[in-house]
Amino acid sequence: MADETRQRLIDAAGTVFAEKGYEAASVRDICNAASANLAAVNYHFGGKRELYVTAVRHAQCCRQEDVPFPEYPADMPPETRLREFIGTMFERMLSTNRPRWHLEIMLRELARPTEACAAVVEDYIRPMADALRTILNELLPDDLSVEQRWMIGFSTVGQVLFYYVHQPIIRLLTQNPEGNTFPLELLADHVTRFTLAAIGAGPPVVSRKAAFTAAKSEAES
Amino acid sequence: MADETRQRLIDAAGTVFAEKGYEAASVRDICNAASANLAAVNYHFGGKRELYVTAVRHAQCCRQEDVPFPEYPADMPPETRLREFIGTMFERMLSTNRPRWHLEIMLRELARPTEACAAVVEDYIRPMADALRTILNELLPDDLSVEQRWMIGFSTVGQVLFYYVHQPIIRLLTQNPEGNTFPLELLADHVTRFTLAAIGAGPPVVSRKAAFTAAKSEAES
DNA sequence: CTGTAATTCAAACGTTTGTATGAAACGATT
DNA sequence: AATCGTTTCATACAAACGTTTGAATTACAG
Repeated sequence: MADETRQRLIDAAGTVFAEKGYEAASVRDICNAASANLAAVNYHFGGKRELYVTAVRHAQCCRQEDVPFPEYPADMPPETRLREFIGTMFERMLSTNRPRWHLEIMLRELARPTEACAAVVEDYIRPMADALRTILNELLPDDLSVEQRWMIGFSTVGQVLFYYVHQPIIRLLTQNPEGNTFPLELLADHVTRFTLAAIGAGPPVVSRKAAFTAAKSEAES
Repeated sequence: MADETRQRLIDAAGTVFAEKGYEAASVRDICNAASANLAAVNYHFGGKRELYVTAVRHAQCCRQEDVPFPEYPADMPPETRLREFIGTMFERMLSTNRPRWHLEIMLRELARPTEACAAVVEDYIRPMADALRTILNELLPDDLSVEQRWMIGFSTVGQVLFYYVHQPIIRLLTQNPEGNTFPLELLADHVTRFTLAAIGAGPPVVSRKAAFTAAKSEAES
């Protein structure tokens, strides 16, 4: 029963922290949600702050099995792998079959860092960044500065993150007050093609207008 | 003296709210920062919540003069206009000559909406979105669904926002614990070229590797 | 100067916060 | 059944919170 309460507290804390943020979440709310006594937090964790860090660490550990991404067949072309990477990222962020608070609490930590941020980056984000970089490296020329590689990676995940972090903007802008604004697969396809085209590893996301012609493109190389 | 206190309160509130968030910011902190009496908040605004909304509205009004973006010469090609748009966006976000809390408090609102969010989107974000769409429409073919137009716009601003919202990640990932990780102009150039290439209005950000050839691109069109 | 309204101030209000305490309940070992 | 360590519980506590109050001060019109 002891460890069960501990776990119930972590889950409840994760939910409440993810929803309201650290300050707005009260120990009483959490204990109520966990059907635990008020004193349980201090008994099991020592205090509110420690409970928060534990919850973040727990979310990070649970999500750590997400990365490295499932192994793809060796002969899978990097373009397809990029599509899988982006699709998986979208799926993990926007799908509803996993506890939503795992990602939520981590993203809160990443946007407004506390002491738990560095651990999240090192143990969860960096492996993902490495996976993405591996894929991109197969698509990018060798004579490329590390800065450019970083920026291309950031441009890729920046697109994906936007749809999660700024869903409120999207809802209001597109006048779709509720519901999934865009289907998951559509988003993944778009971002993949957008990125591939940007690095010259695929056709543009739209058929060309007049301005830029293939001739100009040829002249560059 | 009356209105001066009011203004000092708004400024102080903006700073504190932007830094700590609504819940963590205390009325006492704000009044202290504004050199005002504790009761001043309730006297001038009626309460903490109303002060917050007032601060957001103030930030939004101050920033509203940012949009519409400065008029460009009519003969300026859309590619250059896009570069200006992105550059201006970066400048406004990462430059330090304006009070930082104006944007900070609005972005907080956009990521975690309260009652003031809709107003920010309608009065500040939507004009920007319109400006961007106008530019993009000149670069995009006419037979394009509204969804695709939205997604292309989101892919563009998503890249820009990433560098602001997720600066902590960037710092930790690139091991640049302090300072501007990337020069402003470099970022603007990158995002512009990335976007233009993605929609087929410019060359790829890197010289092509082997995989995707111009011949394949020709076959598409 | 006088009187009136607007503003500031110190103090206190009632809640809610995170945390601490000691007794009660439980589980396992002897 | 008795004991001991662990966990739960109701309760209490001091601190901080947003808000209120009424007197003191200022600003300004007559």
